[in-house]
Amino acid sequence: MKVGRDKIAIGPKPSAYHHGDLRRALLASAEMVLAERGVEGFTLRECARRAGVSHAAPAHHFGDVTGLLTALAALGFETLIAAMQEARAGIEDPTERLRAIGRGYVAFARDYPERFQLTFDWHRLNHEDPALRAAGGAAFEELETAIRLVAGMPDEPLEGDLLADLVHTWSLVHGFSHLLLSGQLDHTGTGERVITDLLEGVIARVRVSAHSGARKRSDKGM
Amino acid sequence: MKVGRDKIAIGPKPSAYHHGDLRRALLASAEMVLAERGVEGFTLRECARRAGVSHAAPAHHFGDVTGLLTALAALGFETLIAAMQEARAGIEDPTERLRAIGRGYVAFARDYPERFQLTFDWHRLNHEDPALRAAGGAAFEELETAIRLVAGMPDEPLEGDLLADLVHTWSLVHGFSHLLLSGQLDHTGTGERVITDLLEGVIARVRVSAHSGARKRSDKGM
DNA sequence: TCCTGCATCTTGACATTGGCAAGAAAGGAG
DNA sequence: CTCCTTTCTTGCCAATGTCAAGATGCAGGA
Repeated sequence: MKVGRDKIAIGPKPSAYHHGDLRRALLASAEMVLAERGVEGFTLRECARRAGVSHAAPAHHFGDVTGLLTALAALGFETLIAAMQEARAGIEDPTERLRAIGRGYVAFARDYPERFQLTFDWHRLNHEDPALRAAGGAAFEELETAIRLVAGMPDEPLEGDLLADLVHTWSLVHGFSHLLLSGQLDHTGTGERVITDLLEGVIARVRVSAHSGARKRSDKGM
Repeated sequence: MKVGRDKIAIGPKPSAYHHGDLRRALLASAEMVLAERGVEGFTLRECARRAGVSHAAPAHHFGDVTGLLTALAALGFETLIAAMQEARAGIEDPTERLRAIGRGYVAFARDYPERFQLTFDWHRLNHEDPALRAAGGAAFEELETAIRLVAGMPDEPLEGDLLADLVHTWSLVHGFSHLLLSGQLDHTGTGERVITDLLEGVIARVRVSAHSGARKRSDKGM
């Protein structure tokens, strides 16, 4: 009976001691477990099993299950960013760019529902973790840049109405993705292609905000 | 011997057999556990403990943990509906009504974050459960009615652009609530009061949809 | 009255989990 | 070679969800 680690021919390391790259191997198996069993079915011991190490090995690299999930969530943010960047690749027109980014966001939720859920979970994640915060900020900036381009002000930071438009956009694509995954949109018979149409409203609003004072018109009731 | 509801005064508990209203008692303790320990920290045995019964008692009423959580999620939908109805109570103007409902939605997420998470979870819930489907449909109808009133067509079913506006509204308030709870909106410095402002964009759009053909203008690209 | 059927609840067991403590293995520094 | 640190293993613990078997109280029929 073969006991060797035959994951992807990990390398010339028959001994499990000093694996060499156990952290990365654990993250890889953790992504598999997450995709297969979901966030609820995720267990540390299963990750260790797939990495070919003992059940207590992950503790040394990630502390506890929260540490491993937090590292996974940070990777999830990076996957989300990659999905948005891939969707907008080669598109010059700012409006088309924003539409593509929205589609990329929803596509990420559709293709990696478990990672989407984990990434935006507010339990079991260490929100003080620098890597997680950095990844979340980078995802935020991807959207912010797109809005700035639509508004025609690529350099200045967003304020006032344009900041509200950014929050509007993010809430829209995020809520749409979440409702889609939770099956609630079945009530409406709405498919995921609709996100492009929904973004039209926000795009029109960004144009209005940009043309009418932009940075100052924030005295409506905030 | 009286078998009445003595949940609060635990005192007269001579026999745990034939509790009389164990299902309701378990739901009550389950809500407490959910609120205190969150969705992850939720355990069947803790619910049974607080209800004063053995660890296997819940199985007979809810089957497994999924059954209990599904029943809880249905109650969560009803709480959400109650929050929206309470927020719009006494408001006649359709636009103000929609704003109030949006605030009620976000307030529900803020006040009952665990229930919000559970209700829209797509794991561990039996989405075929009739009670859950009915509760979700009722919450959906609360929003649909509000949109119909803003559009000025309280009787006809929503189609085309107005249906898209409904999905837009729901996605917006839901995504905003979710991002708020997950702490991602900290990047923007945006508080929860902003939801009223965000709804302005949708309201304007509903008016446009209602005035320009309403039920026919769905040939944009859907 | 007694007795039998039945729904309800308890008890006990089992496999699995996360976390901790102690020990073993590998590799480097002196 | 010896010692020390890092890395991983082994063994253990309490807790969990689920199942099987038993205990308990109620209702209905003789």
